[in-house]
Formats: sequence, C-alpha cells, structure tokens
Amino acid sequence: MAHLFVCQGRDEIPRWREAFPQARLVNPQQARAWAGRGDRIWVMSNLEGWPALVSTLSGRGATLMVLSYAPNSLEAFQALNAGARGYAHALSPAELLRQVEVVTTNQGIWVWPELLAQVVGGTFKALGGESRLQEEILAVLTGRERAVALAVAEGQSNKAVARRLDITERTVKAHLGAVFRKLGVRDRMQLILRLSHQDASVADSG
Amino acid sequence: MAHLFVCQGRDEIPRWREAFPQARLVNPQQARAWAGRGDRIWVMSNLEGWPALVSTLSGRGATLMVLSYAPNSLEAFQALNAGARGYAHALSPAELLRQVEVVTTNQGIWVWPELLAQVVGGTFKALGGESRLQEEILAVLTGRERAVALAVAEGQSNKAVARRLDITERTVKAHLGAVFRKLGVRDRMQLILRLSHQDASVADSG
DNA sequence: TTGAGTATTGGACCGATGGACAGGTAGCAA
DNA sequence: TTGCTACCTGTCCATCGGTCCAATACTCAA
Repeated sequence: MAHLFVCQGRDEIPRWREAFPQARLVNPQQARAWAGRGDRIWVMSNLEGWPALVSTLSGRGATLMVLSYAPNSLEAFQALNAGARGYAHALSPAELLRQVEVVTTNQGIWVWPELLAQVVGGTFKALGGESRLQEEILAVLTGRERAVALAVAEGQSNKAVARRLDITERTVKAHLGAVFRKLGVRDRMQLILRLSHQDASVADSG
Repeated sequence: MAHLFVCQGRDEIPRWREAFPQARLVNPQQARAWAGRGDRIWVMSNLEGWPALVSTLSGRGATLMVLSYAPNSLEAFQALNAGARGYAHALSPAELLRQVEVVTTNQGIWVWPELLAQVVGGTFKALGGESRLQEEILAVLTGRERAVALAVAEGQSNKAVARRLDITERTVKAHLGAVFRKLGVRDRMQLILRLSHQDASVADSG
C-alpha cells in the first residue's frame, strides 16, 4: 500500500513531509505507472490536468486527496467529482493532514471546513429530483396510508406500526391492505423493494 | 462529552448498542435538554421532526449522525443540510458505525456509500466501495445461505426460493435462520433493507 | 339531506413465517 | 477413528401477515 505525494518538480510541502515521513514524492507520470488499489495518494491542484489524474487513480481503487494553495468551492467540487475523498489546504498543519488521512481511510470525506457548507449546499441540485419518484408513488395514498407505508418500509412489524401511530394492529392491516391495492403490490416485502429503489423490478413467484 | 442515541420509545438497534456500549438511549426531549458542545449524538430519521432536532443540536456544537432504515438522497441532503456529519444505515454493522464515529470526530463527513455516488456524481462507484461492502456482508455466509439470502432480498417467499433452489421449504427456513443469526437481523424485512441497497438484481419468475 | 371518501375497529380464516426441537448425509482435517 | 462443518429434511407450534366479512363516525361536497 503505497503512500504517494504527486507534485510538479520539487514542490516541497514541509508540513506534509512532517505528517507522513514514510511517504514518497512522485511526479504525475510515476503516479500513473505505480498507483493501484488501496494506495493513498495526495495530489496538488496546481498540476496540469489534475482532475483527470485523480479520476484515473481513484478508478483503480486508490484513495485520493487533493491539496490546494487557494481552496475554493469550485475546485472542491471538481475534486470530489473526480473521485477524491479529501480536499484541504496545501499548507495545513501536519496534524490536520493526518486527520484527513484518518477520515479518508475510514471511507469518509474531508473537505476544507470553510467550504464545507458551500459544497454541501451545492449538492442540492444533484439531489433535488431524486425522491420525486417516491413522492409520486406515495401521492395516491391518504395521509394515514402513507404513514403506515413508510413505517412498514422501515421494516417495522404491524404491531410496531400500531404502537407508533397509536392505533390498533387491525387498523394498520386495513390501511396496509389499501396501500397494497393502490400500489399494486402483493405484500410488504414488495412494498419495501418498491419504496427502497423504484427502478427495481419485482419478483413474480407465481 | 455525552454519547447519546435519540429514538422513539425502545427502538432496538442491537448493532449500535454493540458498537457503543457506553452510550445511552434518550428521547428527543431529553436530547434537547442535555446535549451540548462536543457531544456525539445519533438520531433516528424515523423521528418526527428530526431535521429540526439535528439543526438545533449541531448549532450548539454537538456532532450529529443520522441513522435511517431506508437511506435515500433526499434524506441524506436533509441531514447534511441540518448540520449532520454522518448519514448511515440504521442496521449497519457495529464496525461500520465505529468507522462513522472515527470519521466524524476528525471533522470528516460520512455518507451512506450508495448515496455518495449521487452526491458527488459517481465518486463512490469509481472507488469500488460498493462491491467491497457487499462482500463484507455476504462473506460470513456459506454458499447456500448466500443464495437464499439474495433470493429473499428480491422479495421471494420461502416457497418460491425452495422452488428456485430445488430444495424443500424447510431447508430454506434452516438456511434463512442461519442468515438472520449471522447478519444480526430479526426477520426477512430487515434482511431486505440490509441487502436491497447493495444488490439491485432483478428477480426471475419461479 | 344524501352520498362519497376517509379513518377507525372488530371477528374470523388461513397461509406464511420463524424458532425449537431432532434428526440424516457428505466431505474434510486432525 | 473422531470431530467439525456444510447441507438437507422432518415435526410441532406460536406468531405474524393478508384478506374476507362486517360496523361506526367524521368531513366534505353535491
């Protein structure tokens, strides 16, 4: 599991060297040649064509972190889009760099704090239309039916749903029956599959 | 530094209890009363008005993590927008929950992997984390148990699975019982919730 | 007022489900 | 051989889940 720092020429980053003394400095060509699955690779955003490099190496299964001398939200988004898991200031203290390391090795995302709000907000566009389908599905249901359907979709039993909505189990069954009829599903399992990911076909176990 | 788990009534999450035995279960009112700076708080997304709760507590300087039975991008956005640093499946293994903990304590963001792709456009898929997670889940199962689990995750009944695998319904129950025990779920509904987000394969008619 | 739709509950029925027993075979390793 | 595991099957039983029958009450519109 290599630990690489990709930069142009002899772009020394003392803080980085202090944080990871065992890692090695390489140029983009060497990175493309050596990097593979599980490697941890830091890329400077002042490199020519860094997004393509990040995209390539993350596609191989390496973990990518981008360092910038002038962090900004556009670049942060570029980095994340290319598959980077971390985006920080190039002159961050060693301790912070190690923190980024910890986060990304644990499947997390680390973004320069000042940009975090903007990056999260920027995802709004990408997310907006997603759950429209689910809302469309639930639109044909009455309020009570919807509440029951959502609870069941969480894996709750009829009894648990009854407790949550403060009604009898019998009433839950009544609403659920209406839900099944309106959504055209046989049972609660297919309801879960329908609401979990709407694009999945449902089994016919005739 | 309190470590709280906010839920309605006694919503048992054995995996969570296993991950953080020292933490305590509270209701939303208690959480609002006690939580403060530095606290680590897990919130179930099936709570009434959870976004407001997350927003309030994160505003006080606490670290918020949201757990959902049915992760989706809209909810993920709501969570992050409200100030949550983590968003994961409620039935995640204890190890994964601790991973979320590590990431968020280090100023990182941890988002349910399948949604990460939608958040940052294909990032996660490129990292290959999807298949790795499924392998982790299914690795503990024997070949036959895996076949039964995947069929059930498609919404098949025990009888249909028996026909497909050419075994008796009794044997299906035996394998399924082992699957439940190994994966720490109560019934087939929770199994569907665990696997439906990893495996979107389409069922064939039995 | 009448009727439609919604929300609620009850009883009864029966298949599906999951656990607790208690076995059987085959293969593989010590 | 013994022990272990995967795999397969059986019976019994309590519970859950889904559908049939029915009823009451409330709101809203025609």
